[in-house]
Amino acid sequence: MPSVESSNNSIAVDAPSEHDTHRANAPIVKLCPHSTGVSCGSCRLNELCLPIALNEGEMEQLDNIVERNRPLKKGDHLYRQHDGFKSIFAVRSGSFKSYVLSSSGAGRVTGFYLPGEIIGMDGIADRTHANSAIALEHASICEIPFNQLESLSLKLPVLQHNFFSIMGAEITKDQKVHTILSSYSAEQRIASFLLGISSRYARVGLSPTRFHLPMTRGDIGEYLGLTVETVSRLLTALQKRDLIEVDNREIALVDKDRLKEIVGADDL
Amino acid sequence: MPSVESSNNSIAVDAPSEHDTHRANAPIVKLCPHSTGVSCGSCRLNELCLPIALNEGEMEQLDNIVERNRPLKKGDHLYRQHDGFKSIFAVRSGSFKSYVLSSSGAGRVTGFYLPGEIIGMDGIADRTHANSAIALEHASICEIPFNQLESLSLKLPVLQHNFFSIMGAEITKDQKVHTILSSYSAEQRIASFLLGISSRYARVGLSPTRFHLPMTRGDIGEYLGLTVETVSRLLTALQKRDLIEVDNREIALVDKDRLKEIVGADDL
DNA sequence: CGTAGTGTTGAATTGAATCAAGTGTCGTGG
DNA sequence: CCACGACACTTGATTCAATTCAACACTACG
Repeated sequence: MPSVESSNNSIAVDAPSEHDTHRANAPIVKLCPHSTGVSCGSCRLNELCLPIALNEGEMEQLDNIVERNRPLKKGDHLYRQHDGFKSIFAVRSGSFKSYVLSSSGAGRVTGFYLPGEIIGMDGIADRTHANSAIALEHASICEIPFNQLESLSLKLPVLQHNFFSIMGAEITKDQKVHTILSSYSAEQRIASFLLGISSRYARVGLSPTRFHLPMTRGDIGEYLGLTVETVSRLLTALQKRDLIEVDNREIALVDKDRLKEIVGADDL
Repeated sequence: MPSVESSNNSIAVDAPSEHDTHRANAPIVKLCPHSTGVSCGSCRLNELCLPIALNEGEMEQLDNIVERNRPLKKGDHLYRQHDGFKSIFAVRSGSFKSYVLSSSGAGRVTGFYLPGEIIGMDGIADRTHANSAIALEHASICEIPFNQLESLSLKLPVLQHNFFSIMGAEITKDQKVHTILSSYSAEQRIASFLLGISSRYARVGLSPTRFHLPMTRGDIGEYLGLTVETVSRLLTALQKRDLIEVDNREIALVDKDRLKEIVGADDL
């Protein structure tokens, strides 16, 4: 059984029980990021996830409905387009992409999901997933059955508030992407994408200037509405101008300020 | 009373004494769609809006927090980018567009909102509106203060459920737009746009085959990531092929099936 | 009834796609 | 542990869809 080695950007490589090892009952043994035995209270992402600002008792109630499933391998599906919707998922480690397959062959990537982010909200409205979601690398998730989340949200105002905020953030993010796709040049899209990934890694405590891209150039292209060739060319071009360094999927943002200039200002 | 006409962000600016100026007293008289005296119970859109499946008592509680403001004129702002977020709004009549102004001049349209639809969710996440919203024509709205909606949602499970669904639908819709912008040709975008407007009008009981576009070609272009010229050309081209009829902003969908073929299948 | 905004149409230009031909990298099984 | 095959990525030449530039027509409303 693989430990962690295959997962490059491994995030919580250890996660020594953040604040106090609390949780009387919970016999937390393994703290491997892919472990299934972690509780929300001991998860180092709990300040970025659904449990923000929950007190101990509330967090325990949330814990009770969260299912910590076996890790997924690269290429495993979390759910598929048209599947019945049952749960949303918090990414604990690894990463995912969501995509739709257009009847006319080629699929299009609709999103990437990194640790601390919530995936699966595309099924809430009509109880059927509008996308498929697939692991880009070895990954682990927390499954939160939606019906139970709704019930618990009625009892815990903070939880309801958090989930409204999380959905609101998804809406705001999607609208920003709309702007990017409808008005940015290929170069602006790539610069914006890199900056976005950077700040999402920063959010979970990873380096905002050196990171590993879990997705292929093709995935990036589909997401940004560009071809693989264009993505490749532009990464090379940005490197030649000393804005970034590219070593396969290892990226270093050398000159963030100039990247932001390319994007043109008020980007994330 | 005078002040408002200069357009600008009127609405909430005055808002007669917060909640219950109406209610209890409210002698619902006019049923004109622009009237402010309508209650959710008597609104012809209530089966498409927040109150779906609420019983009478519940609907009355919702009614109590809804503020029915004076109508807006074409060009009036409902809210502006960076405004503090206070409420979401249900469009009762007329239509709106939301947009952002890129620092580099040109704004980009992020959405259109027709009767029965909810606008303003872009402010939920960080309590600041990410977009501006402006009336495209004479319009009236129901303002729903978000804090009160949250409180009431804790008491009314159906209301909480409805609002989760509405936000989920917004997410799903935005992701579909993502696919359109990242992979459709200009022609496919226009066809998809027309079909989308068509079914949104159908939803509120209007003709899905003959309708009036409340937005300019420029708005459509910004929304779809195309130029005015391209929008104009393609509408003309679709007309020449007898797929649609165009008379300025009056549109007739003559051959919906072939329009769907253009889009390529599984579109809305 | 004039003018500013909206819409149309044509010709020239161009950014990104497509087509094509590679090289590089990784995981698997022999 | 190496070799093989499948993907992933890069780079160049060419094409094309949509933009840009430009000029003009419509219409609507103060």
